[in-house]
Amino acid sequence: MKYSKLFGRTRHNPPCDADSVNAKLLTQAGFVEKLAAGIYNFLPLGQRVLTKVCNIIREEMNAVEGQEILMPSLHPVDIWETTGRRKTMDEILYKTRASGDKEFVFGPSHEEVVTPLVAKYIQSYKDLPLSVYQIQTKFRDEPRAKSGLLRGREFGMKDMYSFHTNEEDLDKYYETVKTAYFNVFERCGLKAYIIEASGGAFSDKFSHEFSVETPAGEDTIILCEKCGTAQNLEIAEGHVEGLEDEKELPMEEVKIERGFSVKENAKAHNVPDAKILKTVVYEVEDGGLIGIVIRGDLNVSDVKLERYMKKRLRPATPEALKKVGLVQGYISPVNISEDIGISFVADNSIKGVKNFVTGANKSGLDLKNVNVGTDFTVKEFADLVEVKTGFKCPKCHEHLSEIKAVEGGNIFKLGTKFSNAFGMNFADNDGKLKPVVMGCYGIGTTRLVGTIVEAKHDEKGIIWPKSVAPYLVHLISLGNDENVLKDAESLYEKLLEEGIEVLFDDRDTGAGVKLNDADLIGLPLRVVISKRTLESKGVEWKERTNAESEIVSIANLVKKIKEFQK
RNA sequence: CGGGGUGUAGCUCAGUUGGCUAGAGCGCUUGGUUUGGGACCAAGAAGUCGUAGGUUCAAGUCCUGUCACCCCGACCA
Repeated sequence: MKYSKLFGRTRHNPPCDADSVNAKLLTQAGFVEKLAAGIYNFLPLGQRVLTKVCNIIREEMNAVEGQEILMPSLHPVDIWETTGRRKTMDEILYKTRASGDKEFVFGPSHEEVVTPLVAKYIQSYKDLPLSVYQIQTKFRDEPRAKSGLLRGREFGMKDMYSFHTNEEDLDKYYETVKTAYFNVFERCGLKAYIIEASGGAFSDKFSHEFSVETPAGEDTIILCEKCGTAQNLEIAEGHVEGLEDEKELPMEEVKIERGFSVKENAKAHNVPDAKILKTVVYEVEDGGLIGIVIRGDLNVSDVKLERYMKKRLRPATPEALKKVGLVQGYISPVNISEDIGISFVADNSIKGVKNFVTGANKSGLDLKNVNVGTDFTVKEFADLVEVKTGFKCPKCHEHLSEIKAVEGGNIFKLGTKFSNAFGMNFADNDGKLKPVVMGCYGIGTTRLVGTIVEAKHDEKGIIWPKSVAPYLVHLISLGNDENVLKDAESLYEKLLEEGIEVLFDDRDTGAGVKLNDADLIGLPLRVVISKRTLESKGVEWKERTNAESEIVSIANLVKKIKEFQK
């Protein structure tokens, strides 16, 4: 492709409304152009990358017996009523009314379409297992589209659905797909970690997320570098070291003027944060209060707590606290009667500390040498702590660290939820009718393009992995010397004949512009031909990932490129 | 959905207490000089000042509605 003919060009400034690195670089380099928040045009360069990403996914899905199909985007609303998701997903559903006042939904996902579709063709256990997938556009009215291609309202997605006679067969297939997913991310040049999905209080526990490490990621992953265990921060488990053991002392009251925060409290009593007994109070959705007792230097994980309670919670308002006679800043589980409508649960971390300092439920009055079991009791101990760097891996006891990541894909064991909703049954070999067991597997294709840019760039521009680069070679002619122009042209023709993907910057413009554009666009290999290189009968060879360049003779160039391509 | 911010040329942005024919840089067109890290000279094209209404002798500028975009929060199968 000649750059002078390419639709979409680089620009000097990134757009003013681009926040994320991927939006900035992809727009500035001429890969995409925003139409509206979370809605993007893909220009030729961007489309070539997307196509390559999709083809990698296709190869990997085909390799696990997935069969590609294409389902519609426009869904009659009744199938969404059937599963109840017309209501539960209402906020993100784009809806439209057709003639005759018929309502349609723009598909945010395709369980509602694929289940009745497949049900028409499945009668017997002999028809199973089956796996179908599509690469198609999804629509979700995100409350807040942002981060360029990472969170769109219209976006590309590969969604695969598998159908099985029983759970065991699903489990087996699920593991196969995991491997295929790791292959996809690796081939796109990304490091992915599989983690148990965090979800909320009611999440399906049979699902996993593939998190891709990038500094700009929205998610925090707790990682054990030794054994490779990756966990979502919200539900991560880890061991925290207890404090040095000491003898339990008798509890004492201390009159004190202090601030409300743990830090101020610890300072006032001249003890480390960890010796403060912190009590966080939540309101439970169906009424009542629950107090979580935890070490002062640690935080409660809201998601872990909701999972433990199996109820939705929100932090208690000051009014709710006042109503039951609790004094904000001085709350503790000591000497509190459950009759006021509060119960206490303790995080395991408090077992490792003796002689806590805590409030006395009166303003200006604290207690010291408070010990669990002696001075107060809790209903139960639980793991409710938000894990952070310094905790130890639950598997191998190495120190855990945090990394930032973007969710690149996720996989679910759906079980028979959708089969039951649509009556998708099969006759098993015992002659009995049974519901089909389903799994589903998604990868955001357009998001993956954005993620690659987030993970692979420097201050000058994008650094495309060879596997997804729009072209392999960026050929540049410098100067307007006749011989240079002639040789550049014939070199371009030669590379095309050899089947090498090449972008030829044939513009009559300054060297700085061309070289900077090459860095911005980020093709894996830059080949410069100029008067200077011709003097040594060659071209300059520079890989985007390398700072150094070398002169390669024109005679050897094709051979060397073909080796580079591998 | 709550709080905050911004809409002026293709892009990035100026535009004073309301005042004449609305500006700059980049980009674009034409001619010339340049040609290894975003060159230079000359000439030129390009804007319904987001949109609707209002105040005023006069509105890019003030007021109200509305739309879009961005940020923080809520939310995120």
